[in-house]
Amino acid sequence: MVRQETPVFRSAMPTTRQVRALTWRLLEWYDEEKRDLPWRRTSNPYAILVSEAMLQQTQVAAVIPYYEAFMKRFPSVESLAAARESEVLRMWAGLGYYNRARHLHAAARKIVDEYDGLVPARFADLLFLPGVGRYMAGAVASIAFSIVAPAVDGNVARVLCRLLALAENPSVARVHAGLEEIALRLIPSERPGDFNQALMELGARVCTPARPECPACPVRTLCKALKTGNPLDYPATAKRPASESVEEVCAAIRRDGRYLVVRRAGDSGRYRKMWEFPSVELEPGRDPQRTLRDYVRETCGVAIRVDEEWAEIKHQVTKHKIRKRVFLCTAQKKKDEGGRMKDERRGKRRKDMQDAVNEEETRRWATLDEIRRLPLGAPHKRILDLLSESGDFFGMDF
DNA sequence: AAAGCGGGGAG
DNA sequence: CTCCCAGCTTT
Repeated sequence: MVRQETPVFRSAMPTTRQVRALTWRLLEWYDEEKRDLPWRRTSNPYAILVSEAMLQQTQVAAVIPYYEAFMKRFPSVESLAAARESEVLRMWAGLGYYNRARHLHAAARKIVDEYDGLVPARFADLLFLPGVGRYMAGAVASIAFSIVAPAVDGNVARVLCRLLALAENPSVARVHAGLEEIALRLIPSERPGDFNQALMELGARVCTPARPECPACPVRTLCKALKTGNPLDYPATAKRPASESVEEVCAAIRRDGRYLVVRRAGDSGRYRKMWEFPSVELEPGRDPQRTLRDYVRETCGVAIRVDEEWAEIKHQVTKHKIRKRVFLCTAQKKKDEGGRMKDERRGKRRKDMQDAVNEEETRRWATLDEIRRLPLGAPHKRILDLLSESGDFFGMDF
């Protein structure tokens, strides 16, 4: 925690007396009001690491069921380290930002290899784990190991900027560093983890971005932003670049009651090593059906007939506005259809026995139930749900 | 429908 | 520093 002091907020630094009042009131409020969350019932550092990885960019309500299932499946660092990446992705599927899962998996392996299976207890060591930055290192150090370290996430940054009436943008590196310094000064040595969580809880439940409930705030009398009369002016926010429209076409290809799903490459880009219905970006002016047919033939070696445009999925991620048109397709039967059927049956028996993904596998004819158990990104999960809803109807064709 | 939020890593 | 990852809530 040794850092050069940045002069950014020196004038904003609260006095010792203010600090004491703040920590005391905040902790008292937290003891009274804190939510009963699964990861607050444990002191297991691994469980806290998992919860913090999931909570990045994701809200508590969405995390809870994933956390429970993940901890049941991987109850220890060793069990996570021993797992296949595809299994880890599968447990994460639907939570989004899948790099977090890959990093957490890599972190578990590093903890087993280099730290004897024990989550390192020092801020600097935590920082060396994949997927662990200053925020997560501070959160785990303070919550799991009672170390006085700042954990400045979006909630905490907003709370501090309002308390001290700092009209700065916390995403600017120097501003963020200044906020960490202030946070460090506020943390009481007795309960660092609870204090950090109290700041986050306040940001999540009272000092919210658009409609803060100032009258219910335990530290309102110390809040400089409230004194100005315009708490919403703090912190300053940056303008976001306009979002970009992306057109995609996607093929739901049926054959003998199964659908073709493909696994994306593992080297770069989004949704690495995850499964999807064959999908490709549609360049402006190109014919969707032809694009799809060519794409599937070239990448999967499967000849298809495009039957009908069937659904439209709208998916917004960060600055991309994706419109995905889903086409129902039929695989053209090959001449050796009989032999193929037999192969398919053999494949089915094998997969029913064990559901694991072969690391080499890049495509599969799978039933909807099988697909449900593969790691799928959010848009393809929605397509799967739509196909399942229509299952009875399409069943007529098989 | 649009805007807002937002950690960590790579380069 | 800037850009990328690939998703939810709030308004």
